[in-house]
Amino acid sequence: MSVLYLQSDHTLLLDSDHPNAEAARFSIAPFAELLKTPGPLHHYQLTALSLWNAAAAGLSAADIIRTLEQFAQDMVPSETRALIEKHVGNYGRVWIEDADDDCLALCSHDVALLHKLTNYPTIKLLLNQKRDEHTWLFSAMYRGALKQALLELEQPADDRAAYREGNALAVALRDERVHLRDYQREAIHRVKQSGSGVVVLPCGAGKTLVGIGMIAAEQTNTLILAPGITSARQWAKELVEKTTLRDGDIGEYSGERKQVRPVTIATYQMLTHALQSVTRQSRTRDLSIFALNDWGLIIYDEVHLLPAPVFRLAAAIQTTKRLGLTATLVREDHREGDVFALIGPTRYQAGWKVLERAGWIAEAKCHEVRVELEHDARLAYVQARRPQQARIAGENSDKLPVVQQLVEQHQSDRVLVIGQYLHQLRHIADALHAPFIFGAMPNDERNKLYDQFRRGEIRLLVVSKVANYAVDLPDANVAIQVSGTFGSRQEEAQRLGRILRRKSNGAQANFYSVVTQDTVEQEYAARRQRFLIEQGYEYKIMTGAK
DNA sequence: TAGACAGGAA
DNA sequence: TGAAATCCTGTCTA
Repeated sequence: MSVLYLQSDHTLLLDSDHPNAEAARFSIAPFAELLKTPGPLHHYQLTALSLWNAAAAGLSAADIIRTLEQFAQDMVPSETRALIEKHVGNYGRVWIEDADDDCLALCSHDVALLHKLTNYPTIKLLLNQKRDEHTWLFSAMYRGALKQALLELEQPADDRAAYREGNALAVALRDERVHLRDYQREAIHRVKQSGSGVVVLPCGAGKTLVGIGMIAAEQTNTLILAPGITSARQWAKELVEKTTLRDGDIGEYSGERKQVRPVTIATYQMLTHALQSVTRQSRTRDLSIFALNDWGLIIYDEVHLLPAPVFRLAAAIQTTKRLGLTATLVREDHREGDVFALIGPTRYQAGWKVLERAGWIAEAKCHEVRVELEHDARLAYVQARRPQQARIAGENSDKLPVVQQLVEQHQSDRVLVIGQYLHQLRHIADALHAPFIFGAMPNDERNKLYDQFRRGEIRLLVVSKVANYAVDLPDANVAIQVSGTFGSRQEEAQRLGRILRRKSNGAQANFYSVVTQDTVEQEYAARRQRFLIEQGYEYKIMTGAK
């Protein structure tokens, strides 16, 4: 019995019960994406993007085929072999390099291919003139747009053009306080080598430190783009703590403050807003955040949240070195290709389970608790349409006793109950006599509760979707999810991340996802779990006792 | 001048 | 899919 089966439709079936499952999963992760997990056989798919990332990381088609054959103990079907060779071969078949003045060159050894590509209207539009049969010149300002257009045609370019040096900045890590872990060092090294790219690390594994290390490695003025203001302040705090930079060197560019300093942290919102108000007078001020300083490095924090309009900005600033940080590169809006083209390929990715075994993040057990839908609700359920069905299943009141039981089981733990619907959460909070935190609650009130939780005076908090964004939410070691967004892998990963920070006593973390049996919710739950299963987490199925 | 709050956007 | 959370701007009050 082998651990991997190769289908002629390029699907890979991985037997998760096989003793070799973990090794196989680890080996195929760099080039295959988990599609679904209907049972013990996990379906993986080879996608163009996953293969390009592998190619950018230096894997050859032969490497990939060898890995597949090793685990499948069988030949790779010829169609699959062709697919792998095609996509891996496509990466870098055309590349971008420096030409003269403000021009860059699009190059290829493959004359016929270059001819074909340069005749596509979307490409032709961006090009300037033909220098020779291997080289076309184009204006540097189209560097990003050209890469996007090439990616659309499944011919991602290897961008070898040089980056600008920004203003120099003397900055060092405070060695007495900071010790970079091996994987952080390696991630920084790889991005520095290529000048741009994405680093994928689990929550709690120290992504911010990778960013800070990168600034110290580049010694240049840096613009950090953060998804929200809390996250922006978190960056500022850590920069002061961990580097030789002082308060006055760090600026915040948000709705509240418009500071531009050697290291500046701006919110995504600020940039999107600047883009939309092009007609307004404030335009010059806002848009020039990039011009106000000679940035040598741009860090995109939580690159999976990058709003669509910011991609347009990102396309325009391709000469600046850049680092994307995220825990899950998956976007449910299918813009992974833009991240690849405009921020860069994934340069470093650490498996969650690998870090867990090394002791860098807490050991976590995942459970899916299935609850029945009582008769009346079931009637309403079958009559409802899809969106309402999800809500009925999500708000199933029989989840309450299950939650109560779980909370009782974890008397000595710090527990977060996380959910989507405010009514349901308020009800649960009342029944458990626990404080309930949601969007409308003022910040100082939230902080008070967070502090009490941190100090151990409260051991149970019920939180709404604020938990998805709030960086200042304290760590817990048990999370109970009672409802969630339609199949969002990203959200599931984020929520598990809440309990992954390494515990001083090495305590185990528990994640419970409470779902209503035989409803769309169970289906959504399965989709949500894909990313984490890909990372090697197993969901133990339990049945909620009535 | 700072904070609170409403309204808009995506 | 719809619900909920975010941040930004502008206006009002003290």
